[in-house]
Amino acid sequence: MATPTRNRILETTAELFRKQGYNGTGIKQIVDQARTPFGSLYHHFPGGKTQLAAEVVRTAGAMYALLLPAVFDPAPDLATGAREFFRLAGEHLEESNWLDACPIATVALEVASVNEPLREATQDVFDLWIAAGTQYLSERGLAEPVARRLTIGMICALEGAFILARAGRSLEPLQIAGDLVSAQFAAEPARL
Amino acid sequence: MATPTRNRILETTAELFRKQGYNGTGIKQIVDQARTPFGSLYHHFPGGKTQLAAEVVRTAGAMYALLLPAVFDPAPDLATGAREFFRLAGEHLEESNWLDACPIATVALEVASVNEPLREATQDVFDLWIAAGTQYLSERGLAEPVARRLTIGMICALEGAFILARAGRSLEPLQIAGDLVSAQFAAEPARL
DNA sequence: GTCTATATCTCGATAGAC
DNA sequence: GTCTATCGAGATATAGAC
Repeated sequence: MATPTRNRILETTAELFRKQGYNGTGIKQIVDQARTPFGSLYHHFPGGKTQLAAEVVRTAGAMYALLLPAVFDPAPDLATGAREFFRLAGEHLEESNWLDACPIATVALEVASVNEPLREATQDVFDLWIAAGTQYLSERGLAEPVARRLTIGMICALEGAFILARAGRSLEPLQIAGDLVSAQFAAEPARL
Repeated sequence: MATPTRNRILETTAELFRKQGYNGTGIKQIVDQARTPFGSLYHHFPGGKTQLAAEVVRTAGAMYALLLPAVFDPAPDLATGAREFFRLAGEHLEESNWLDACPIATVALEVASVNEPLREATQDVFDLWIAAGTQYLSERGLAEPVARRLTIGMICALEGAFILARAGRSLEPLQIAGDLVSAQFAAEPARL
């Protein structure tokens, strides 16, 4: 069930995960920032921190899957859409004081080798993004294997650029990665 | 000073950071795995966990900076070197049971917005890698601005591919990212 | 320099009143 | 469903014997 309290816990946790990851975020900090009594968290998430984290990863992942079509739709061609995607990501990152990058990357690296249920949640999100991107680019005229390659390449370049940008407080990695991906799109002939 | 005990602590901590990051690694776990008494850690690192982490980040970063020339030197051309770089990274990652990817990426994301001294340490490492890669590629015949662009693009693609590969237990992201970067190298004409 | 014991704090989680 | 009090275990860090 989606009560207001439950949603507030999910949103607050997602925000804290983007900023400081899974291990860096305590249950106490979550309930404090969500202005929620302690017991409510365990009422809504009986599985504790692991269940809460898995739900946060999946819901945040589903939200962010909508960004690709939202940015690419108005673009005249895919190369322009790709460049715009990285530009907007950088703009948002800088405005958030180098805080708001990928909702699941930090968690994904933290848990990949030590928490199997959470690792699967992050894998499912990446698979969702790849499937959604592949379908979208296919519908815009790319052959399906090419669409898949470009989607994965774009996600890799974006995730890596986020790391360097946050560490160095600089937009340069996002600009360069955006150019690199955009060039790949420009080099692929549309099927239509 | 570089005593054996001190080095063992540094190496063990680096290993644990690659596997589970900064917040996921406890002091107790470090001294247990390094077979070192508890007090020795605070004798060699009076600044505690933060000082130890900063030293681990910088020394591991300096070690990994040597990998690029080691892989690119035997390659007949830069595009081949880039492809080989990603191939070897993937081979090592899979052999380590999806554990051994980037020595500082997890830490970099964890601390970027919450621990300024450590954030600066990760920034310094990325800057070192960029400077070393730019110089190497310049010496192999690329114009310096091009060398810098390609170095940053390669690091971004590699870091992002590591995230997807570890989360999905798959080499596909590394293969695709390697192809993408290699194509960029092939597209740049050497200056010599 | 090495090692043990321990202080202090915060963690995730539970119990139970309301 | 909401909220408080508290548990036991773990964390980082310190004190001091050797």
